[in-house]
Amino acid sequence: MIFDNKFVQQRIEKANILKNAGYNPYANNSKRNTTIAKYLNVNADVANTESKRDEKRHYIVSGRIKLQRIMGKASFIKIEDESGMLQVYVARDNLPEGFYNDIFKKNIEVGDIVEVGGYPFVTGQGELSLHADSLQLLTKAISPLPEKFHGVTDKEIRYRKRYLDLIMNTKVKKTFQTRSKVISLTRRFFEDKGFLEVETPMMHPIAGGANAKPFVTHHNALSIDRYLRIAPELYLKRLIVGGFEAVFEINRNFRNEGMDATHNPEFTSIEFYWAYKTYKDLIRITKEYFEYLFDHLNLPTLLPYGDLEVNFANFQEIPLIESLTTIGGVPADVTGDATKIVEYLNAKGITVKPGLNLGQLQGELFDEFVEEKLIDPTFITEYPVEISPLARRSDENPAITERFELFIAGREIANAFSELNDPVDQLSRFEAQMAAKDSGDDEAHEMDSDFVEALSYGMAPTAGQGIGIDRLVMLLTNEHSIRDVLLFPAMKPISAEESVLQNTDEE
RNA sequence: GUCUUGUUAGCUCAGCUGGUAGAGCACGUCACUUUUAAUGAUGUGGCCGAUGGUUCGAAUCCAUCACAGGACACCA
Repeated sequence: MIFDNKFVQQRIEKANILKNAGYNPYANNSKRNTTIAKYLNVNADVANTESKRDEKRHYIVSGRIKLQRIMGKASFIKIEDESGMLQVYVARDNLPEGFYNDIFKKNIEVGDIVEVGGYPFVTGQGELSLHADSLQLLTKAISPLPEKFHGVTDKEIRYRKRYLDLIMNTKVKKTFQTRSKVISLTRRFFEDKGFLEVETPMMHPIAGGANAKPFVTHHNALSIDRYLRIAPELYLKRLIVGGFEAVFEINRNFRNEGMDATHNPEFTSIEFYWAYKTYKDLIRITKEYFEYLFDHLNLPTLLPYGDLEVNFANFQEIPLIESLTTIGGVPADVTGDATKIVEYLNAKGITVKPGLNLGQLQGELFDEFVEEKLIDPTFITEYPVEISPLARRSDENPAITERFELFIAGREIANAFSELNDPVDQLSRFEAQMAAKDSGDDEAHEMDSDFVEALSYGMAPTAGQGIGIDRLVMLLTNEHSIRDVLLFPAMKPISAEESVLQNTDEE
């Protein structure tokens, strides 16, 4: 049974004692008239008065009891609401006859949510507190809180029972407040630039727009399978064909792949598409976007990330091939020759799948020797066409695309390019992806002929970009696991779960 | 998917080369009207992740499984 723990039983018994005495342990008559942060702010002046108190003021605040120090006929408790923590002085003689001994001391405890009324005063130790003349239990907690000093540190408990993590670890609350602000600021930034926020399907007949394995679900009425989207890209571009000139979508993508410190099966990204612009414009708007975020989040441009320090005033821009030599240290005569690259990689003890083309091998070199060295924000540009199936070719050099990826602290944060809008070229790139799929690449793009048809009606020259919001938040909050920036990260069930599909089929 | 390290009271953790389970916090009882992880006294609290094996005897050794952390592989 869920409540058979003896500590829980003990607390249920306390709730029952209160009920039997006609006292509701789940009262619904809160009269709170301020928050703790406001209380502390408004009454800060009390410290400067002679008596260190102002009995003419009166406030009602509410919160969860985090600490309780009972000293006979008087007690200190610390209560916490969303805004902060407040010390409350509770003395027997300021409360109704019998309340302090019979109700407060015996049946109210750490973890319970209470409401207190009283006046501000400063204790002998100099802490602005509340001198209580009323105290009411609002919610009896029947499960005890984790240890008051160490809190809950077990990662499994923190992720599975995030509410406990939030109760016990104030830093966690901060992280998710920052996350919320990042999303809100992102929305505002693009709206202010004239972008239209849109919502495109999450259930796709073809999982397109990225190299990834999709989740499959089933539509009963139509008897067809649908894929959870791996990217919104192809729908957003259809909207550009339709005549919208600047659109964005902030929402979830789903990829059926491994989980680790930087991958969750569902993750949030923003993708935005901008007609009559190129990837050069995207570099400019991206810099502006970061400036906007740092400004509104009050972050220093020298931002610590683990052992690293990232200088957000030092955006760099370098073509991929050039970075292989200048940053990766790969000799220039190697980087343009597939055979020499394989030899070079083998000499370094790295084996690659046979049959990779030049562009793919350059990608290997980049992943191996360059990526982790990109600490300050760096736009890597001019990607080989072989690893950029949706990007527009450079007019000067058809082997490379008008594309960049933004790397910060050794990690990819954004991916952007001037979009391919030649429908015949797009068709042949899909066909190449089909060939790759046939030869065993199960992450190659699917043919999406409806999308190619959309392009056939003409898409204005367009630049598009995706930014991984989770990784961005990790960077801004100095967190090193994606689970620490997701309120409810994906976890395996503790006991074997039956297949959801089987259950619904029976209905 | 592979390797690796964990899993002991509600929480944080001890428990050595096998000999019937420990602390702190929390909780109960008592004392205490300005404390700061309040303090002092005292008591309750455990299927040692699960299942097998070795052994006279297993929290401890071995195997399998489950879950989690870390690393690698794949990716964003």
